[in-house]
Amino acid sequence: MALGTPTAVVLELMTMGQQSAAHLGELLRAASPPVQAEHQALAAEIIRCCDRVIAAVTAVAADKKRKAMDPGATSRRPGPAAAMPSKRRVRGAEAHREVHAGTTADGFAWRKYGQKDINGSNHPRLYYRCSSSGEGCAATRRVQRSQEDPAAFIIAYYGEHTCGAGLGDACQQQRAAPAPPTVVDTGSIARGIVGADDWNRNSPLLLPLSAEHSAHAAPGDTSRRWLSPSSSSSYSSEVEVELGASPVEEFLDGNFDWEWETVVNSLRFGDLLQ
DNA sequence: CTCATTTGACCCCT
DNA sequence: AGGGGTCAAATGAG
Repeated sequence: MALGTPTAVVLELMTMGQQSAAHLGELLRAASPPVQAEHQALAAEIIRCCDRVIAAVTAVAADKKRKAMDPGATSRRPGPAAAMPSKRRVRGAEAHREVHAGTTADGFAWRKYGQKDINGSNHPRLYYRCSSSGEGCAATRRVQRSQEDPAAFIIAYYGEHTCGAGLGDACQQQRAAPAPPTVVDTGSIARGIVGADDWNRNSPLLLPLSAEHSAHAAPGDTSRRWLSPSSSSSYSSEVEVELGASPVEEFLDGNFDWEWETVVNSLRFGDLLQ
């Protein structure tokens, strides 16, 4: 998402707010003498509020975009595609949710099933389905690097996670897994933006925390531990480090002196997205 | 050997 | 006809 637009600024700031609240929660948790649980709940409440704002802003932005691109089309043409019991999504079907983020990690386990070069886009579009799709989970997502802000990803979610209903399934296990460092990276925060293989490999388990970290990630390392895609030809050598200092980044760098990992550890992106 | 990823081909829609 | 979305065989890593 292009920085500078009011929506983008709001999203950035709200994300920062989340991070601040998360850090606060960490501090409260580690406080000695221990603070009341009520205080920690307050920090959690702040995070939830930020989350709701982000969700609302994102939804509004996505809706505006849709209407701009497809005026008058309030409902998708039911047509043959709807009648067809195919897995194929109705062309241009509306995303259940569209997220602009600096990371694709969302706490779920995804399996890549396709990649496509898109006209007018410098970056390929990646297609994922829930790794529990075999168990009937219909959730899929489409990931593409933002044109305006290559450090950011536009993630469109389709379908609901039906696998999350029961304990023991892959989705649930992924989300319940001990929280590894998870970055809620809005992209403009220069914490190291990695090639698609890296960010996907690190989803949902681990995200690189620094430019050095990501830069040192072996491009060819397609460990299958990662449930999301490994290196693709177009990305395997692509290790980008976001250098452009956004106002938000400057704000972060200039005003916050917290331990990044602390914040990161306290944030569970998957939970935030619920 | 198993399983996730890659990637070209195919299908369907506009 | 062209483009986007999905399939599935091939490939490669553990």
